[in-house]
Amino acid sequence: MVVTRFAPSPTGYLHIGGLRTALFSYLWAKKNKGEFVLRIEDTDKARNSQEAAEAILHAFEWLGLKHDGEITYQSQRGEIYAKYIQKLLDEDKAYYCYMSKEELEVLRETQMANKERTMYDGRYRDFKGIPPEGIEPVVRIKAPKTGAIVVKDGVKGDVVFQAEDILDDFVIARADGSPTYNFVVAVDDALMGINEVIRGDDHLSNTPKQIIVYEALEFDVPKFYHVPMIHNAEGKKLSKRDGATDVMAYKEMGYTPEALLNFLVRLGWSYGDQEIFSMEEMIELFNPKDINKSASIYNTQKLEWLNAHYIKNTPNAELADLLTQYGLLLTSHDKKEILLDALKERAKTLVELKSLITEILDTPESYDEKAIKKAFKSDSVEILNTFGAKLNQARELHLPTDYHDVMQEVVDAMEIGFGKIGQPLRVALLGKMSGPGLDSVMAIIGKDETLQRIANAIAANS
RNA sequence: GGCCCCGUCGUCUAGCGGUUAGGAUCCAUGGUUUUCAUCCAUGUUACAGGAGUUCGAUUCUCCUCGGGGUCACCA
Repeated sequence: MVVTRFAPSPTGYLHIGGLRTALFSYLWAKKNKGEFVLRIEDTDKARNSQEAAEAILHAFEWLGLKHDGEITYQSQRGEIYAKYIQKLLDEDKAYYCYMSKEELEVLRETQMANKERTMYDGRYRDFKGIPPEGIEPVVRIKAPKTGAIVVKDGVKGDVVFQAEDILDDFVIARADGSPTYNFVVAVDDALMGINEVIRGDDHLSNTPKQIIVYEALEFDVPKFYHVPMIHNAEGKKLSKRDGATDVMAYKEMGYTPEALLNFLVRLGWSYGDQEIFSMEEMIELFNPKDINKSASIYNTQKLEWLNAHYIKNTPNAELADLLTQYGLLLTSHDKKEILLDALKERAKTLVELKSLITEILDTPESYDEKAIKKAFKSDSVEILNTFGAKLNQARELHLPTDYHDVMQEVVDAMEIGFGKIGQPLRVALLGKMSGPGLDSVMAIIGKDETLQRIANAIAANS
């Protein structure tokens, strides 16, 4: 069974880079009828917060990504790590190092002065003497000094590292006994049964160290997929400074989960020429072997297009429901079908859809000057008055076609073009030159409001 | 700086030795629409550079250049 995981450290909100690797992991697990588990890497007490962990969970909830099983919190697994550190100590695969931070600093500086690689020199590797007093030791793992460590990566291919280039006896437990990152990921991934690790390629350089831990503990090394970074417009790694990278900010901006997920799945991954993917299709079609090797720059134009696409194709009842999350109560509006049909093809975001709706529902308080100049001609008042009179005579006015028929009558009776009535009427109803079909607008606001807006416009502009 | 990864239209990408280098987005133009948007059609734009290998390289190899990542008692 394929078991994948998402393992954020709760130092802030969930950003889109993290979300994409989470999505990839989720899809791959679901495709294989496996499990997608969550682990919160909260061992750094100084930087982590409960709120951040909750924010991440909240984002997952909005997007509909469900994890399997219980959430693992590293902060609660101290005993497990201690046990495995002790095991390595007992087996002489790790040792106490009594070097002080000051000594380490001196070592580093001399190495830098000599233009050497900065690394621990292994001075306590085979230490058998009496430990210096007043020093709380760290635990270091005995890493190989030579030889190649090969990361068999499903995206990048085999990546070969030479031990002498990159390794030293790195710390696996700090002076206070707490374990370090490269040790705990390996232990947790192994113990949690994770056999396919999909993560950002910023972790690629760490992987040899984790492989050393896996091997020392005689755990099976999982399959790795290191997915390229998502870069910002400047081509740099996404950081908190890059504005709206918080996943929940996309909700506030009026993006739908479907659009965001569809956008992210196509960043670094593709399936031929297909652009639109439902969740079912993503699960069916996703395979990490098809992930790109190169980083992608994140650009929201396509997201907007996708979001517009999804809004257009969402049933009205569902849209009305979504809109309530943006403070627009439409569920009881008797013309909401006409309203949404007329407007959902014009909005790129739900926020935009909301404002398009209120623009129609609210009586205009002012009129665009250019529109008045262009649309309100000398005969406009007469035409509008004629139209108003016809409307008054009409009995049943419900659908857009009912209003259209009345407009048609006026056009025929006065022997004018459609634009002669359409333009001034549009300004009267909406205060500007653009907008949805007038018959729909009138059907939505009703006869009385239509007459009122015509009267307002005539009073204000004649 | 050491090590590692990457390099096709502005952006997201297809390509897996022989293609008029395809699609999407963006942009422009035309059509539809009383308007705007949608929609439809058309168009502009790319293989970083240089050596090889080969009958033939976007595709394979090497070098250069460019970009990114990583080098902690952070994760």
